[in-house]
Amino acid sequence: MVRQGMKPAAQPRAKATRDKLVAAFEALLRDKPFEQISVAEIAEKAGVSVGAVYRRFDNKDAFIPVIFDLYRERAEAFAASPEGRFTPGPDSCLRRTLTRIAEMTWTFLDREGHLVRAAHLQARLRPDLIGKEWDVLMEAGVASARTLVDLYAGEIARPDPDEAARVLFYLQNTSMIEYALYREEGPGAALRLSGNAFAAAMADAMYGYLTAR
Amino acid sequence: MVRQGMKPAAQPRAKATRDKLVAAFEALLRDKPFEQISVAEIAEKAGVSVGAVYRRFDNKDAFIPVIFDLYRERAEAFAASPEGRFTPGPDSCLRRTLTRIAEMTWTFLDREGHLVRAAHLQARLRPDLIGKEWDVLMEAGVASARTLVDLYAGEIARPDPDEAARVLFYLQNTSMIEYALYREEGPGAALRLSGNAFAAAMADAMYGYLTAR
Amino acid sequence: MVRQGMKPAAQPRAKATRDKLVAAFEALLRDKPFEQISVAEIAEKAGVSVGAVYRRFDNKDAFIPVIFDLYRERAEAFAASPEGRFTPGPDSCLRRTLTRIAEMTWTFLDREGHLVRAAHLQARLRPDLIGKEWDVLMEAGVASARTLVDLYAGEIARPDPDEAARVLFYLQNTSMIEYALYREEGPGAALRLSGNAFAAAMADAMYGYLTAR
Amino acid sequence: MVRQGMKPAAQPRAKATRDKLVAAFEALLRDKPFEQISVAEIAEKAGVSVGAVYRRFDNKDAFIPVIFDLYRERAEAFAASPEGRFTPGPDSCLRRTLTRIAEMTWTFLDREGHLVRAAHLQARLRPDLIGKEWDVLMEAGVASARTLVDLYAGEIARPDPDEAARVLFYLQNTSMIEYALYREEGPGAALRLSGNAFAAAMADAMYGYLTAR
DNA sequence: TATGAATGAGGTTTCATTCAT
DNA sequence: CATGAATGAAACCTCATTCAT
Repeated sequence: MVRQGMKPAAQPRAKATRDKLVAAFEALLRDKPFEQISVAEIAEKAGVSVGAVYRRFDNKDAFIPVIFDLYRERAEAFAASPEGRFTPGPDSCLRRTLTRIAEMTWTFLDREGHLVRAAHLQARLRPDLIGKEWDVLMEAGVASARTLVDLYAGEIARPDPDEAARVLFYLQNTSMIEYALYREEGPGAALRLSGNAFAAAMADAMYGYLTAR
Repeated sequence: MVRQGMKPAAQPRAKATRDKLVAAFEALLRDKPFEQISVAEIAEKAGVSVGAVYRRFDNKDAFIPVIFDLYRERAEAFAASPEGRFTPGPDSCLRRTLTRIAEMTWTFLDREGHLVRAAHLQARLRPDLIGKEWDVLMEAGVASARTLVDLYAGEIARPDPDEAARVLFYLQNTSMIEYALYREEGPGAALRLSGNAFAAAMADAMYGYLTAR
Repeated sequence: MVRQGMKPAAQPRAKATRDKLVAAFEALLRDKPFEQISVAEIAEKAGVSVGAVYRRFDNKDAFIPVIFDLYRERAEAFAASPEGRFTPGPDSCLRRTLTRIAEMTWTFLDREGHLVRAAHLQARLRPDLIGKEWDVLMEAGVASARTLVDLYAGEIARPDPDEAARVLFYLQNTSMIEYALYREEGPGAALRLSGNAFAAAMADAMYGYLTAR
Repeated sequence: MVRQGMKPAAQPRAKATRDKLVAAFEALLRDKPFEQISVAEIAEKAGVSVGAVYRRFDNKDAFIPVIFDLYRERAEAFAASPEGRFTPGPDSCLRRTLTRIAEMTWTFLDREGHLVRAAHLQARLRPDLIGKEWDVLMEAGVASARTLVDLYAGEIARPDPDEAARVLFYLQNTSMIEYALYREEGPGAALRLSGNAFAAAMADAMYGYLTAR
């Protein structure tokens, strides 16, 4: 499937160029936000000419969907990896599972934070260009939250399990993203918790939410 | 007191110009992020010349502290207003109070969201320029959270009340800011909760955190 | 006498302001060239308002004659001082006197170089504004050179004593100014002579010129 | 070799643009000093866009080395030309040779004075940007002065031939530059000598310096 | 009259995008 | 096709000068 603003890259060479550009773009995203990355910089890092960039992408904005594509790709890969697999043992309980999930989220953010950061930033700076990107991205997460909600349905007091799963996923993610990515630069500076301690607090809050009567 | 990058405005006319500039700047912030606002635009909206801007502010970046100043100012004004006053009645309980606070936060964000948004965005885009802005801003909030923690100490299970107050304030704020400001453009799009419903969910989560054993 | 671009300063207060401005201007000239000095800077250093500057001077260019006025004033004062007086003893000879003069020139440049530098620079950068400034300035110098030429007429081989005096004064001054003021920054960096050694070389050259047959 | 602030111009088109810019820059230098030339002006005169200027030069200051490059280039070309070749005949003597050299210098200054003027002015106005430019520029001149000193060693009384060569080159150059370039605008206005007459006076002075005992 | 705030033209620089080679 | 040079609009900032108070 060809995304908005990207051009078909049928030939192997075209594909190779595209891959180099995406890799260069992602590398730059680790250093600075999208607005501070110039097209010339991407080209240079990819080892191709500026013209070649415009042969693969309509314009600079066409790189924004790339952020979301990579985000999705990594999220899926993580979910499929041992680190990201969520397999409660026979003696597990809701609280322990929530803690485990919070820790997993933390691990993912540690690794792919640059994509998450860029995705959030673009959603704020260029909302017009985002469209339904988030919907797809959240689907899988919400689904797995729903699995959890169903699994521990006995312990959970929320009347609407779908809503519960959505809220669970949303609250946990936004808080942890904020803390994992912007601890130093944002209001999180007032907190001095380690990743694990924060994950534990998070799990408590989520447990409270799910079991509140 | 004169902030970094701002120049003293002793004379009434200078003060008037400064006020016009700040008002114009804030108005523009409602429409678009800082990076998309040009100095010429601020000047035009304020009805002064470009040169006049530079007589009051060292450079464009000197407007960033203004965001935090306004944020603080509005937060204080809100806290002092009837809407923002937090006065638990004799029969109040922790859960009810948490709900009330979540609703207040929502109201504030609805009104002054542009400042909160700008503050967060700048913290992400130009962390070097922010410094201790957040510390001051969070002080009051954390203090009032601490009041609450002390008030309901009997119901609360957290061992360290200071940490509890900080986490309470932080989690509540970041989640609600995210939802209030970026519901449409961010991952919040997957949720379809009203402000009140979200505030209620928030209160449950916070209650869970505070009372978790 | 009121110079071009300067305004009459009859009242004592006006005179005082003018003096403060001139002093501030000269002080700044020691640090940087005219083009890099702003009107606001002069005003500030003088402790008066920008408006006050424009009450005393038509515009920034009206400060240029001030350079020449000060130059003249200092040159006259120096010539009248013991250091600058040129009184050959009974057993003096042309060569010794030339050396003495070269050393005197060096001393003057060491002290009032900022004015000489500014005068030369302005003559190069804004020749239109200079007019007859140099004529007056050189008159005294040429006259004293003429005294010398007449005094040692026996040793001197030049047919036209007036021309000899002019060339003597001109060559000596331009070379020494260049060396005294711009040794480091200009082609003089290739030389490594002390002021005295340079003065001696200068005297030899001048002696050669005057006695050449 | 690519100089500080200049960018490589490998391709023919890039080279052509660079050449057009340099030519335009030099043409403008004939009219006015560096500080009064705007980048837009250079671009317009070269028939290219402003952006093209910045693709070839880091910033406006990167044009300063161009002045020195052209200076050197012209000096070398002149030295290699019949006009600039210095070949004393069998019956030549020191004095005649000095006169010949003074006249050559005059011819060069008449032709390339704009570069010499710009070089000197920049050395005065922006000494920080000049660095070792003069060293290279003077090397050749001093070397040829040294040839002369060695050639007429018998007539010359100076103990240190290297120093003699340096002083010779320096004095002659500074004085003649001053007179050739600023006769009208500087203290030279008091003299009314033709180029040849001035060159002759110069030769006498230099002869005096070299033969002084 | 003195102050210093305001003006606005002019300068430098950046960079997404186009296009000649 | 790929390259990278060229374009040009738009941004920031300065400062001599004017003018309201």
